[in-house]
Amino acid sequence: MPARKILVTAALPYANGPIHIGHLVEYIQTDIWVRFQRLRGERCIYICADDTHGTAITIRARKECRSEEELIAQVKAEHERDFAGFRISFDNYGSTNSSENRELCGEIWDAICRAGLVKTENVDQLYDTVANTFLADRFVRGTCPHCRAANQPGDNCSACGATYSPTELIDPVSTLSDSKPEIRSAPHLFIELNQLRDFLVEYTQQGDHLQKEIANYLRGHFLGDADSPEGLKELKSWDVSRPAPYFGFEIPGHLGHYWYVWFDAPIGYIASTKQWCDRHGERLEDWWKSDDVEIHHFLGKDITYFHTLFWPGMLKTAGFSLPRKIHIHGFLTVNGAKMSKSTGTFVKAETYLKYLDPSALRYFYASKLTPRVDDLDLSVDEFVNKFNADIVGKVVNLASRTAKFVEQVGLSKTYPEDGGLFARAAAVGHEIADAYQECDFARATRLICEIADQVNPFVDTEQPWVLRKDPSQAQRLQDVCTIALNLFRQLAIYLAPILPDLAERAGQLLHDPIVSWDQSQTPLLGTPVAKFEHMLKRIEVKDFEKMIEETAKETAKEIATTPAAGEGTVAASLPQDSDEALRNEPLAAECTIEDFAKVDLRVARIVRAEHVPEAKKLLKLTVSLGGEHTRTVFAGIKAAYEPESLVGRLVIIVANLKPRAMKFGLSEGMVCAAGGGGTEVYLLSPDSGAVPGQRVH
RNA sequence: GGGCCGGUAGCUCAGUCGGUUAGAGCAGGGGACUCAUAAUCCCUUGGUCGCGGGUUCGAAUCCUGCCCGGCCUACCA
Repeated sequence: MPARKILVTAALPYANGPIHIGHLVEYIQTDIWVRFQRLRGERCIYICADDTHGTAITIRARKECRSEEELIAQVKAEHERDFAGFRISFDNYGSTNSSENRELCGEIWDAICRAGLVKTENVDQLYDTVANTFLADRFVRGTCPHCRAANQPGDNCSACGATYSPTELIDPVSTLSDSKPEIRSAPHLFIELNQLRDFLVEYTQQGDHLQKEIANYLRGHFLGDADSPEGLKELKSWDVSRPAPYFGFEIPGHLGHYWYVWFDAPIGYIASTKQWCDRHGERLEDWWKSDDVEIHHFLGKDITYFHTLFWPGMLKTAGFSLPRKIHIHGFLTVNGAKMSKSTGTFVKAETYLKYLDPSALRYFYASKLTPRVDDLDLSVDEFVNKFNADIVGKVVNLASRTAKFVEQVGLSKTYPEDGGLFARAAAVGHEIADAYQECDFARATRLICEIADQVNPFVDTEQPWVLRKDPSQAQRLQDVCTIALNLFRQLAIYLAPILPDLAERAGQLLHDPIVSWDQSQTPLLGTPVAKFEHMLKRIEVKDFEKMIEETAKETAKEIATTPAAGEGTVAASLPQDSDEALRNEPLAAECTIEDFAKVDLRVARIVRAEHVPEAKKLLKLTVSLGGEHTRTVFAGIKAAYEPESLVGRLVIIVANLKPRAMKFGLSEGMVCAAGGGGTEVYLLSPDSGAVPGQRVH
């Protein structure tokens, strides 16, 4: 059977910030799939690039007093370094700011124009006359036109939930220059997506180009359903141009107008392929306009919309091949919570590599990834434990405990009787391959571990360390080790897409490089065995903790200088905080600094905490303001805190609150906490360094 | 409010086109071994399969109602 031709892309990371462990879910997932295809003998190329255009890049470059080109060149170098550190095996890593991309954008644009999909409309937008730029929604703040809440973002109000256009804001202020922007009208170019409606319905709803939940989502939210009460929906036209100044490509024939970053970003997939083709003497048409090629996109759920509607529409119109499959994954959470800068879980790739082995993260992600769109949680204990137990303890241990017994003699010449061990594991290979093929890496790792779980007992039963002491058992010793090492090699092959480093070392140990999946089906015989050296080290919780600590420090420093998040094309950049809390409890009426000064907030230490037998919600706290100054405070936090966990910690109390006689005694203050009540109570604490008695200003 | 996914041992999950006493890994307990990276092996504790109702000879598995969690949406793209 001739090899399949497969072109794989991962979403383009935005050139506005470093790669972090959230990004890596995607690049690792994709890399595993790509390496699997290559191991199977398919022709598979892995294409990516930096996404470099848009306002956010300009703003950061200005802030750092350098050109956009200089900024994106530096970020690209960093991205490539980080990806290499995690063994991401791109065949080409390009940039959307390339001549190839400009040319392809032009080609696709022409086709879209010829198809009669483009129209022009005037759009009112806020313009910052100081910074000399139009303002994207997130660079404007002002008063909500509906509820009059102050300091709201440009597109929707966090207090009342209303949505509006930035031009409706009362007293808008540019966050770039703090000046008052003016409304300017400019023509924008729109693509009438609705003309492609029939095609998009067919593409997204027929066949298996999309995961089922994604197809449902598109039907429910954009395409509509003839059978549903709401009926069919009309697709909105897409605003694809931005007036100058804008960092991007100027649209031919429209002086002063640029393609919106999301127009040229996916075309970057093709442009990056073009670079690869030029380097390898291939024709781009053979990869992007050929029915022989399977195109697979991997991306995060946040950019579903662009890749499943606009992008197929663009490709279709311009006569390019459509993606065979769009694989969409969820986000990363750490210890059950969204990644956060303040708690140090927003770990950069670079920081991770200082403390931990990339193999561990590759394996952990693999063990959690399924074909579904679910989020993936990285819990420290599970992460450390899984890698150590499965990979170091079970798989690598097989080589570690047998290789040295055959260092002198090598592997047996014929494969010994092993009770069917090798043959059974070879048969499972088909199932493992299916799992990889379907992106069910969790299933693949489970199957692999099941094999490993059978081999260590075999070694224990055969006791090579006993055989070694009896010269007459030399042949049996060599046979036992030959079996164990062959099973080890088989596992290393099955794991090779996930753990390329391990596969490489396994190849070196047995003097037979791992290059093909088929090698797992035949035992290796008669080769010398190299001196065994550690292939992977166990990882330690304390290293993980150090990494978190460093991340927390880094981000504390950065916060002052970090520009706002960009129009990124990657998953999981900043945590997307819901505005639910604000909606549940809208902001209070404005107060003056004098009003605030009436409230005396103090740092206090809880010195005693006890249950009040008859109280349903209250705990009785004794807090110290330093010296002999203690207070008794009844706090409604019983459902959320155990008294023992409170003793010793610092809290913030309202120290001048009029004492209140309660059923159980006098309460001489109030402990500050956030949350909606019940079990949702979060006590406030000062940063370390604060001492009891200090006032909060 | 709507949509999607999920709720199975302390934890992470498998099992679900209905069929014998519900499984694995990790963690816990006991023992063994000493070749191995405090690794490995054996034995073992542990579950009313979210809750209620229905279909059936038989339901973790099908239907239905409810509860809980996550994500996405809320007339934006």
